[in-house]
Amino acid sequence: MLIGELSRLANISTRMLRHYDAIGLVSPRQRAANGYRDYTPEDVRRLFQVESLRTLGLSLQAIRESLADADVPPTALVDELIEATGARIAREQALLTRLRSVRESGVTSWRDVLDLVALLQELDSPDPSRRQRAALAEGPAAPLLDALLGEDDPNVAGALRWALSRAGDGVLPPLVAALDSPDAHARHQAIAALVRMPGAEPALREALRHSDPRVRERAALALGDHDAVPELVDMVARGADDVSAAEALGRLARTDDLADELADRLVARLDEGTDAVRGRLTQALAEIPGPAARRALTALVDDPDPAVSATARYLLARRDTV
Amino acid sequence: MLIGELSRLANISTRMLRHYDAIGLVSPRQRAANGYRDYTPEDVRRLFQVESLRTLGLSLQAIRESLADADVPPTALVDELIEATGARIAREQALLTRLRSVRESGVTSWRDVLDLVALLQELDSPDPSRRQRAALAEGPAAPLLDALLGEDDPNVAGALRWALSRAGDGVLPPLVAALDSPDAHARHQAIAALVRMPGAEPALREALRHSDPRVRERAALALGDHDAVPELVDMVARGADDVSAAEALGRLARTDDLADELADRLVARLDEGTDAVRGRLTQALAEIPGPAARRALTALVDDPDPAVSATARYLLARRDTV
DNA sequence: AGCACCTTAACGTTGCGTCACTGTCA
DNA sequence: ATGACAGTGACGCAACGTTAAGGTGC
Repeated sequence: MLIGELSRLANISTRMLRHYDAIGLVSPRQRAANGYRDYTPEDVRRLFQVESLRTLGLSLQAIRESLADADVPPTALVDELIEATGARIAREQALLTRLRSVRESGVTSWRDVLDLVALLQELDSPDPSRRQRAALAEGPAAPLLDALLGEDDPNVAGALRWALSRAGDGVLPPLVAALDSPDAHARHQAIAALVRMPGAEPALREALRHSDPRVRERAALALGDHDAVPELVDMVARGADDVSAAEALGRLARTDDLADELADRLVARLDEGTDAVRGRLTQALAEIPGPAARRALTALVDDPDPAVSATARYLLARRDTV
Repeated sequence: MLIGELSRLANISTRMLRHYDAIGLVSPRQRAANGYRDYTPEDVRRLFQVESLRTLGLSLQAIRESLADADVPPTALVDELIEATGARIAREQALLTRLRSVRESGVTSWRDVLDLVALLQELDSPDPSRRQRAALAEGPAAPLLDALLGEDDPNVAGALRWALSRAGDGVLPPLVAALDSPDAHARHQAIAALVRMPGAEPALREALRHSDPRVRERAALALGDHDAVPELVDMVARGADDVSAAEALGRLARTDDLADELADRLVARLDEGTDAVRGRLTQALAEIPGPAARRALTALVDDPDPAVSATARYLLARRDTV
């Protein structure tokens, strides 16, 4: 088979086929009398093997070595390629968020681009105090959000939240979108910022049904209204920020006149599990005024767990003195 | 400032500084008497501008042009860069999943790698019939899953699901993980495969609380048991596969003796919304035996919407004849 | 005299595209 | 003779690293 035919067959330029020959990667076994390269079926198979390995991102040199001695195992090289590819992707992702920041900032001159990039660099600085300063400088909101999602330092994150909260409600949609980030840390930073944003109430109500419990918890604590009740009760049972959840339920019971409903909901979880769960529910019942909670506490005095029983007794006594 | 000092200051190799000079990107304004490059503060600023733009992925040539005439707006170039970067990321992602397939298949020789890559190429083929054939050939499960998540052709997807379902329960964890994919199509392929997998019941029960309604729906229909009831009722109300959901509720009512509870749940949604919602709930009530559903249908005969009323009348009449 | 610094110039890298110039065959 | 092939050889690309051979200044 001549080089042109093979080129069309394999969709490789003749230039590359000659190159493969030159570097000894795929050399036709024979030459015709006129000096033309004559590829045998064997050579064609070899070429397709080479192309297969190229789809894995191997260099031509690595392919030659791999096909040369079959006893070098592919695992090490594959692991290396995976790592390198992952690193490249990470770099490209960072680049992409930068570029998007620039586009969304809507700058029109290269001067502005330079200023913005300088800001972005400060926000990416390894020095927290520089990041903090950059957060508090004025600028477009998009990079602030990106920076927040990856921020580890609590002080800097606080500054970024503050800056975002005064950036207007244009940041609400991307902030809500960040709740579904695959990165847990980003989700938690997003909800922490969202609870401080004006106008976020509908989004928080949505977030009550989020699959990430930490997101639900922050939303429930921030809302603190009737919609949040199921999650707040669940938090008490789970022991996730249960003290705050119990306080929120207590406030709700007093302000919205929901004491008996809330007490019933807490009581409904009592038969659920361990002593620890009943202990937390008992503490939460203490925050609820009204007869239903009192009855529940009275019943808990007979709880099999001595700690629960003692707590209930103490809380009842305190109730009577107040 | 001499070149070495600037190199340390800006963390750029002297080689690159000379290169910038050679291509006219950053040329020191002066030379010292001995011919040494002497960078002025102005030159240093220029250098930092260049480095800023490099962080956006601009080529040296593009930087030179951008800094040369300030009247070419950055938007077009930035958009171009965004697109190119996105394309590169997509390519790298595809490469990465390929590499991971190879690693997870645990092949030990380049021969096996070649066979596997050939299979992967078939699974990526633009020709559906080739993909179908590749799906039915035997091979490791991981690439089948990756192929399924991106598959558009329903026949090929069916073949892939069949192949996956006989691949053992090692595919369950990645399949469950795919339910949280940011790509909606991937999530739906994942749940469609999951409902056919042996041993997937716990995962399906989890999926009932998924944020994607289509995932919840498939899981609820596949489970068809008491846990699925809230979602099934919701599906009837929403009009999402409501006929199947109603049938599932009907089966459940007959087999698990839940007729009156299910009827009550459907009735509870009646005051919710539009005529269409009440119409679907009416149809669903027809699937439920027992007195509660009958009472509800009787009441619906007086529904303000004539279509709902007529349907209820018809269904009641049919009930009496059977 | 030694050492740190500077200069220009050139070659190698990777995976090709694109010339130029020449030869072969139906 | 024409036109479609084939051959070799070489340059260019982008962003550098490296090396060689030599000059400058303390």
